[in-house]
Amino acid sequence: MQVNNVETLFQKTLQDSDLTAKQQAVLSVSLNLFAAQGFDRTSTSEIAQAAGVSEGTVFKQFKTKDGILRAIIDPVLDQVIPMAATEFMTEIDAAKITDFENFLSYVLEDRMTFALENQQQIKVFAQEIIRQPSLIQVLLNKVQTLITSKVGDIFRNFQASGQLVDWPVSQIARYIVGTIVSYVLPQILFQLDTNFDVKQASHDAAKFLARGLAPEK
Amino acid sequence: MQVNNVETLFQKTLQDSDLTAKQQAVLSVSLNLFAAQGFDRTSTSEIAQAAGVSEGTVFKQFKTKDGILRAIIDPVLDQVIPMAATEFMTEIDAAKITDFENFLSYVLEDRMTFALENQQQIKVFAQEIIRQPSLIQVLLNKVQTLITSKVGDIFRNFQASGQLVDWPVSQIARYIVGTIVSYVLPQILFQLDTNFDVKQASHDAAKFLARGLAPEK
Amino acid sequence: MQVNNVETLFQKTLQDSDLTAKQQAVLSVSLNLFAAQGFDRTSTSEIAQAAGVSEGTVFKQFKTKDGILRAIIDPVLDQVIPMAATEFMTEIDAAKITDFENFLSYVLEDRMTFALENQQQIKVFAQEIIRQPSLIQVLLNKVQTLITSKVGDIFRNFQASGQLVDWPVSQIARYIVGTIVSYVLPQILFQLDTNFDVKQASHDAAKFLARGLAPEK
Amino acid sequence: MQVNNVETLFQKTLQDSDLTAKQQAVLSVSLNLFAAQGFDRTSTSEIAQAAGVSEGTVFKQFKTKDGILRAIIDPVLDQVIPMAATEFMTEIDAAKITDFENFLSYVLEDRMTFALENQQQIKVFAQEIIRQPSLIQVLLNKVQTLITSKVGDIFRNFQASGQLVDWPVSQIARYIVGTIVSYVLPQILFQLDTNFDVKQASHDAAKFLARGLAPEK
DNA sequence: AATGAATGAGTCTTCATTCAT
DNA sequence: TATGAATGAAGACTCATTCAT
Repeated sequence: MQVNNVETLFQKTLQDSDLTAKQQAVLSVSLNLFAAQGFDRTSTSEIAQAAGVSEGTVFKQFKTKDGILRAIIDPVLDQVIPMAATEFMTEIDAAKITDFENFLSYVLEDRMTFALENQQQIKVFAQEIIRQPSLIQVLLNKVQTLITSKVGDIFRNFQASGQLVDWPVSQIARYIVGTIVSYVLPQILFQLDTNFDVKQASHDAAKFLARGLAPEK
Repeated sequence: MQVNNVETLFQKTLQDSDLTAKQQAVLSVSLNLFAAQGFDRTSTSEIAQAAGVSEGTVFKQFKTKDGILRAIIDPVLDQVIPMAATEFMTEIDAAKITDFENFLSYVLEDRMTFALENQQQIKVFAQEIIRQPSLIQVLLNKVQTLITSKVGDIFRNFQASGQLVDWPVSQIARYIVGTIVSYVLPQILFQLDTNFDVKQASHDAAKFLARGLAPEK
Repeated sequence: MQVNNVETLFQKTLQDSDLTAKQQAVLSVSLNLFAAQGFDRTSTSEIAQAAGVSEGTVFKQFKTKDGILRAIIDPVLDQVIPMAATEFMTEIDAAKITDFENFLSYVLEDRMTFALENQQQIKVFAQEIIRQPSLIQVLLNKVQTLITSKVGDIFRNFQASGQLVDWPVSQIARYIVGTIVSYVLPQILFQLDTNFDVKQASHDAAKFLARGLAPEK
Repeated sequence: MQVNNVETLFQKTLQDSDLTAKQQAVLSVSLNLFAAQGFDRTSTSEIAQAAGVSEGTVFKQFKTKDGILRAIIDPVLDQVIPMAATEFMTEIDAAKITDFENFLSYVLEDRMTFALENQQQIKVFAQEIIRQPSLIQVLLNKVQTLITSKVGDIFRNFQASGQLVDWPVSQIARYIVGTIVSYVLPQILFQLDTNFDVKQASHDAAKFLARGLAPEK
């Protein structure tokens, strides 16, 4: 079972861009600082110093401090998410998993890994959402059309095969996402377990969800 | 079934304090501004203006901008949370609910209501946690001793009566909390449904949880 | 030989005034704080707190912060100095000291004691002079007319009796004052010797001055 | 007889530093303003305006208002004083003055000139000492080791040649310094004589001191 | 492209002063 | 007379941004 490695995706974004080494340093350092201490608590001079460049250089490429933030978030929105989503859906299709609990286990592990490997970007993203809730709409819009029909189909398949309760898609998705979040969020915010067992966790959670979402007798 | 009304608790905190009307206005306005646009994005002059007082007045009582934040958060930590927890536990005891799904339904409605009624404070609290994750430890320490044993007892009772699966307390709690969050967080961050049906939601969620947490056959 | 005790003079000033106990506390505390940390570095709220009165009370009597300063300095200018000068001159007259070195010894001890006993007021005064050099003119004008003729007479007597060199009064006075200052200033600024022997010092200094100011052979 | 010209030393400090023209203007203007109206009475916006720079520029280099003060005082402590002391001692050695009164005359003129040419810095320094008396200890520690032995040797030579009374070095030094101060301090605080005759003054003072410090018959 | 000195609007904070009680 | 809450002008300092080199 192959799992998305999105750690590479940020670096891939860096490499794909025609940014100089210094500009990449600026972006990379900004990601870490924004994640660690928040956008507002990070000054551009701090970024310059940490990146080992002059203050002018920080603005040469990204124009404004907000430009840096967008340079971090936009790829997530524009490329990472859709790409991941497509990849993800394709993989699911390819896997042709017919057992619902196995399906869940696969999905949970994949998404937990994704989240844990992109902690920094997610943290920055989360902070930004608090400030600008409309972001989540943008995100949803991008993923929704892509996923909805697909997910709907998948759910309907499992419902047809008598493995999934006949609730609205949104409700079922809510419980699944909520369960993922309940594992991942604490890990991201505070490093509780440094060696968090994704496999075990996704297995446990899949079992719980499969039963909670089983059709009523 | 009586539900905690904690909207009153912030105002009660205000009234209990010997703050003047203007100081209360400062605190009240700060709560809203911090929740709406974040601590760092709210200037003290903005607070002063919104509260209809001079900028000096803001600092007369609270000394620093951080002092205002503490004046909002500390009561939550020191009084509201423990008090709510105690009340909550007492009510559960009094209710003597023997059916697990009914128990869940009760708990979910109570906590969802609590969260929704204190959106502002929770939002400020959440933002502060991102900045200072140690806060959650403080919170947990305060609630833990109070709840742990009690919750453990309750879970063990349901396990003894064959209504609850034999998983670790922390895991069971994780799924319950995760489910609550999956309903409440979107509501708090973005006002999706202005008329969110707590009763329906807690009923649905209770059914889902009760089945997911039922003992294995 | 009786020496001026001007420590009492400040308190006498306090008592002579029809200030309430609280107002006296304000003045007294201000003197100490101004001397210790400077006028500009002392806030009126600090004074209020140290005096154990409300902030309003500080202004009730003295109107402004500068008013407090004047209430400390003016008496020195208006009463203490002239009074001391008069007393001093009278004493000198009464003492009828014919030996120049004895005269110097007497004068030095008297003035050193005066200075040491009024360290606080002198320190405040000194600080204020830096800020407002015209003050020294005011002081000089007040003392000059009073002293000049008298001192001139005395010096001329000692010159006539062949004990004092025939230099201008201002020059002779300069050396005497300079010598006093060389002993007293270090004591006031930094408490070098906590037990400074005024008697010994004035005796030594008198010997030095008497010889330095002896007529040329 | 060549006399230290220390007016140049502040400017030399400026030139030695790699400060931009604007930063030098800030320092130069600050020196004058601090001297004229005191550190606490000088606002950073006032400095910026007088230096013809923005307020940000003032802080870019010196970080804090206190940083400006240190940039003015530290060179005096770290370089000017020791350098001057060394130069001074070397000159004295080179001069090989055997007559005590001539020696005093030389020393007095040199030091008076030094003081008068650095009025501003001395005034700032003096104000700072009132606020932070420990500064004088720092100063003394720096000069002491350098001078003590040397001065002690010189005094002992004059004592051996029967031109200097057998008093403790500290006492002799006190009278000399006191006499210098009696001439210089009034000049610095209030510009009494704009055309003050250093040569005449040092000559007069040397005569006075030489006699006052002559050995007892 | 990179630098870093310079900018100035904006931020938090202090403080002398006032005034209703 | 005394209080202390309230004021608002002014202060030190920060920081995103610009521009000449």
